[in-house]
Amino acid sequence: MATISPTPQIPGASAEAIAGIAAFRAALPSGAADAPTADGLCVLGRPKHLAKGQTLAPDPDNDRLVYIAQGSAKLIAPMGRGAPINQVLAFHFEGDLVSVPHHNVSAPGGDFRLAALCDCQMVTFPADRFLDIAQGDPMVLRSVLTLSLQALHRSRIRMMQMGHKSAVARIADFLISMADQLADCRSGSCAFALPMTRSDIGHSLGLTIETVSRQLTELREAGLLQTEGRSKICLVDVSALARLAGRLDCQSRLTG
Amino acid sequence: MATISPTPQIPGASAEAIAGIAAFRAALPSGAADAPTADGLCVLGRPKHLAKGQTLAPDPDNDRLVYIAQGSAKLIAPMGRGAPINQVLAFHFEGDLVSVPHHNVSAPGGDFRLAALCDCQMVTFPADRFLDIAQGDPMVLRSVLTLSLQALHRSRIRMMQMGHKSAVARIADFLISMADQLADCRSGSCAFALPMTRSDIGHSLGLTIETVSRQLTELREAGLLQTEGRSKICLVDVSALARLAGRLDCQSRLTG
DNA sequence: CGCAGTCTTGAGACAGATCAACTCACGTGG
DNA sequence: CCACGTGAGTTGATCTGTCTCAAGACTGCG
Repeated sequence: MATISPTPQIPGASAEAIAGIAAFRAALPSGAADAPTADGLCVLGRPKHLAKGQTLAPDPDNDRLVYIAQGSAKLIAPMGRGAPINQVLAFHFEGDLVSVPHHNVSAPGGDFRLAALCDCQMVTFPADRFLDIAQGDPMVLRSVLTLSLQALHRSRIRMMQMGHKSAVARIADFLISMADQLADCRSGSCAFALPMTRSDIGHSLGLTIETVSRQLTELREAGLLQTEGRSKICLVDVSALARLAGRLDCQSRLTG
Repeated sequence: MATISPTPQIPGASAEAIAGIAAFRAALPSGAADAPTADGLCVLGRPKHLAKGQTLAPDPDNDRLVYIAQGSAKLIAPMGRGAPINQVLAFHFEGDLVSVPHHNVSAPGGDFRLAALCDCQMVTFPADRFLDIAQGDPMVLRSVLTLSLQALHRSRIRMMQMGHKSAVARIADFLISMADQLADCRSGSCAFALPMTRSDIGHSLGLTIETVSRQLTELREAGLLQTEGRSKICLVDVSALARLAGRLDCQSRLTG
C-alpha cells in the first residue's frame, strides 16, 4: 500500500470520494458530527471506488473497517484448494460499516475480501487507528460497538438458519431479509432488484445454484413471488414467506 | 430488575461471588484495573452461580453482557414449536464475555439463553448500563469492542463451516477448536474432557446425535482419536484433523 | 444391582448435490 | 434495429450423505 500525501487531491474520483466521506460523516452519531474526532476519522478514511465485480485489495497487515457510502457488496472467503470457491459470508448495503479482518495466510479461512456487487463507493479505515481516534469520543466508539454487536447478532441468527433449515426455508429467509434491507419491507408485498447472482445466493446459504433456482421456481409456482428478468423480484406475501422460513419442517428432527 | 443496595452482602454464595467479581476485575485491561470505571462495573455486575444444566433466567427488558468467571456454558436458542429444540449457537468458557440479547418474543429466534454445561460462576451486566459506565474509560470500551469483533469473526468462520462442510469436516473442526480452547493445543496430540453432550455437539453443528456418534467412531477407527467414557477424548494428530476440517471434499462442489 | 439416560450401531428414506443439456437475458457489434 | 455470442439461469435424471426410525449396549448414579 503506497502512502498518500494528505493533499486535497484525494485518490479516487474526486467528486465521488468527497461524497463518500460526507456520507460517512453524516452517519456518525449526531453529537459527534462536527467534533474533532469526526474530523480525525474523515482524514483517516481512504475513499475507494469499486466497479461491479471488483474486489477490495486485501491488506496483509491491518484489520480494516469499511464504510459503504453507496452501492452493495459481499464479504467473501475464498476457500478453494482446487477450484476458486467463494463462500459468501454476508451481504452489505449502503450505510453499513463492515469489519474486514486482515489477510492471514496461515489461518484456515483467514482470507476475507469485500467484493462489489455493483459500482460502489466505500471509505476504508485501518481498524486500529480508527479505534485510536474513536477513543477520543465515547459516543462514536460506542456506536461502533453497537453496530458490531448487531452484526454478531445477525451472524448468529444466520448461523442458526444455516445449521438446521431446509432449502426452501433458507431461500424464504434470504428473501425476507433482502426485502427488509433493500425495500424496507417487513410484511405485505414488495418489489425490488436483487443485486447478487444466483451463485452468490447459493454460496451465502450453502446451496448450489441449481437448488436456488429450483426453490425460486417452486415459490413462483406457489404464487408467493414473481420474477422478471434476472434480478427483478416481487414478493407477493412477505408474512407467508416468513412462516415458511420460520418453521423447520423437513429433514430437521434434531430432537434431543 | 430490583435495585440492590451496594452493601458487602452481594447476592449469591458470597465466597464464590466475590471470586467471580475479582476474576472479572482482573480481566479488565491492566491500566483500568483500579480506576473508578472498574469500580463502577464491579458494583454493577451481579454474580450468579449456575449448577450444571441450569439456565440463566432470561431478561425480557435488557440486553446483557455475561462474564464467565468459572466453568463452561452454551448459548442456546430454543426453536421448537412442537418439540423443544435447542439450537446451540456457541460454547463459551472461562474468561469469555458473552453478549446475550434480551428475550424478544416477537422476533423469530429472538430468544437466546445461556445454559451451564457444568457448575459455573458468572457475572451478569445489563449491556446498556455496562456501556454507560465503560464509556468513562475508552480502554475498557475498546477492549469490549475488540472482544465483540473477535466473536463476530469466530461466528463468521463458524458460519462458513456450517454452510458447506461435510459431517466429518464439521466434527474435525469442532474437535480442533475445542483442543484450542480447552487444552490450548494447536498441533500434535492432546487429551481433554468434552463438557458437552453429543446432543449439544450435534445441535451446534447442525447434525443429529447419530451422525456425530458415527463420525467419531470413524475417526477413532481411522486412528485419529481415542475416547474413554462419555467425555474424555484424546486427539492423536490435531494437524491431520485440521486437514480434514479444511477441505470440503464430499457433496460440496458449489463451484461458480 | 438395577434403572435412566446417553451413546452406538444398523437399515431404509429422502433432500439436496452432481452431471448434463438446454433456454434465456443482456451486452456487443454489425 | 436486429443478429449474435457469452454467461446466467432453468430443468431433468441420477447419485449420495445425512436424517430418520428402530434396536441394542454402555455409563454412571442411586
